[in-house]
Order: sequence, then structure tokens, then C-alpha cells
Amino acid sequence: MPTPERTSLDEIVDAAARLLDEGGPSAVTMQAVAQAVGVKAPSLYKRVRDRETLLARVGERAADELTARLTAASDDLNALLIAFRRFGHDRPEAFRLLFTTVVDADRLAATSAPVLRATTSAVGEKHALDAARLLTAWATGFVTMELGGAFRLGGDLDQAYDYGRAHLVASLSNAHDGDRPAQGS
Amino acid sequence: MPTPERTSLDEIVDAAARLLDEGGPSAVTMQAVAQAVGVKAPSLYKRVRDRETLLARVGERAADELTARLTAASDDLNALLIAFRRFGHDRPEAFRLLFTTVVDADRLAATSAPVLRATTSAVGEKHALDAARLLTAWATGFVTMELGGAFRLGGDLDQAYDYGRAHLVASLSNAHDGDRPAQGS
DNA sequence: ACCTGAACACCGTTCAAGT
DNA sequence: ACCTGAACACCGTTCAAGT
Repeated sequence: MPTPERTSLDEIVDAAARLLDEGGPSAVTMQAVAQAVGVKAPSLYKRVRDRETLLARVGERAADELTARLTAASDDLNALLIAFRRFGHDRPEAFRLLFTTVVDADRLAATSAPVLRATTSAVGEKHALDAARLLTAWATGFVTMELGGAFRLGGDLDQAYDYGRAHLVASLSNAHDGDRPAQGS
Repeated sequence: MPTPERTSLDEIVDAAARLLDEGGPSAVTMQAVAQAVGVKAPSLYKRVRDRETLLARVGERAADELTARLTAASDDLNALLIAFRRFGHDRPEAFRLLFTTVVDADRLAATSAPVLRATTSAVGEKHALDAARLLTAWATGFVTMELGGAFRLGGDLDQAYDYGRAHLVASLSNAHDGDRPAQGS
């Protein structure tokens, strides 16, 4: 006689994401997740291999949310960089998880797509990937250091981000003109 | 009758750093550290408050090593950026720990000093801190993403780092001329 | 004064037994 | 077919007892 399902993978990942946001990775215990969805810890292993893959699922959700935010930023470099940092502020633990767990190649490509479109129109196809890596590395490092408290030499961090963003966007727009199609062609 | 000391804080932190390098944070158990220095786990609590502060000590060592490497890079922006990445490659787990644990302000200032000297001569005092943050954020993000496997859209990562480094150093050198003292004055 | 065995609370995970 | 209690191995940490 089959027992009715008392939860689902979706509900489990939801609960894990909520616990992560509220208390960091150490708060995501199998027991806490189980209690949040109304079962006992061993039942979770019917839906998920182990804690590590559960956290990987949470990381995938975070990647998808970031992709949605970046896609909504409409291929504008400044808007993309601002949306990226805002995601880090809104969901710091999810942001950290993104760069801790390994995300699959397809999802990675989806997240990168809006940035690549924007850099392609800024510096041309030839250097679009290099430019995208320059921008995402900078933004990732800035937010990582900001969240980790590594920026404590004074000054306004909003202004520091603006400085870097303006500098990068301007210098990318000015660079590599020779590699872009001539204007008006 | 006093028992002779069978270990020391230095030896304990050494062992923890070695375990971190070899197996990541999860390999740094109090039992493994204790065994490595020849005592039982409870004895560690005579020298260190708890595991978290032990990892903080390891992080401080890593910060000091990075400071030494950057100081040896002699205030040249390109050399600094290359040395920074090399540290990440040589000690990936220590690198990650640096941006996970909170390092104290004095040590942070010491690590930043060589970079600030180099950016001061590149863009002038007024924007030295902004420029230092731009460079360290980029390098931190690049190495973090590289170590985490977030760069998988193809291409040579050495070349990608060169691209970013050359772009940043050149654009910083060209920018802010108005804020620097006139040449030869 | 340092070290240790024993104990405690808390993990992740497995599995036989229930329905 | 899903759920659970019980159990296991393994953590970090405390503390009374040893020397």
C-alpha cells in the first residue's frame, strides 16, 4: 500500500534556500530542512542524494534567479553590473554559494549570455569573451570582498563601485575600435 | 607537578594550514590537527579558543604570505597582479580562506600597502584607493572564478588574465591625468 | 600546568521495519 | 512507495581526573 507523498523536491529545495538565506550554509542541516517541510531527515534521501547535491540544487536556483535579473537588465553594461551587485546584496548567502558550488555548463552559459551580448556590441565579437570575463571577474570580486568585509580602508563603497563600473565601461567602449565594424556600415 | 608542553600554537597552526592545503577546510578537524601535532583533540583548547579561531589563525598566515609576495613584487602593477594570481594557484584553499574569514584591519592594511603604492604612482593620490579596489576586485574575482570552475566558455585563461591585466593597467595609466601632478614638477 | 578519557550534543547517512 | 525509529560513524567541545 503506497504511502502518500508528504513533500516534494521543489519544496525541499525551497526550504533549503530559505534556511541558507537566513542562517548561511551551516543552518542548512538535513534535520532543519526536514522539519521545515514536515518530514523526518531520512525521508529527504528519497528525493536527494545527499546534502551536497541539495546545496547544488539551491545553487542552481540562485543561478537561475541571477540569470533572470541579468536578462531583465536589457543588455546594457551599466544596468547589468548594477543588477549583479544588487543580487549580491539581496541574497548574500546565495551569491557566495554560486561561486562555491560548481554549476553545470548550460546554466553557466545562460547566465553569461546577457553579458556576452552586451560586450559583443561594446568591443566586437573578437574580444567579447575577454571583456565579459573582465567585467564579471571585477563585479564578482568586488561583491565578494564587500560581503566578506575586505573593504575596510574607508571611503564609500557605492562610489567605489561606480568608479570601477564607469572606468571599465568607458575604457571598453574606447578600446578595440579597430576590431569592430566601421560605424555606419 | 607541571606537565611539559607537548606542542605549541605555532605547530598547531602549521598543521592546520597543511591539512587545509591538502584537503580543504573539511579536512581541518580538531582530531586531525591534534593527531598531526601528537596530542589528543581536547588539548588543542589550551592554545586555541575553538576551530573557527584556529582557521582564522591560518587565514592570518595566508594574508602574511600574500603580503610578502606582493611586497616582493616591488610596486609594479603588472608584477603585483601576476604575483596575486600565482598565490591563488599555489595555495588555492588558503586563497579561498582569505576571502571567507575576516582578517583584522592592520593585516589588511599591510596587504593593501604595495598595491596602494603602485596605484598612487599610476593615477595619483586622489584615486589611488578606488584604483586599488578596482584592481584587487578584478584579480580576486578572476582567481575565485578560475578556482571555482566558473570559467568554462572556452579560451585560454592565461590569455584572458593577460587581457584584463593589460587593459586595466593601460586604462588606469591613461586616466586621471588631470588629477596627477604635472610631469616633471 | 598541561594532558587525557569519558561524556554530551549534534551532525550526515543507512536500513530494517512499518503503513 | 514513501516514511520513520534506531543505529552508526564522526564531528566540536567540556570537564573531571590524572601526572
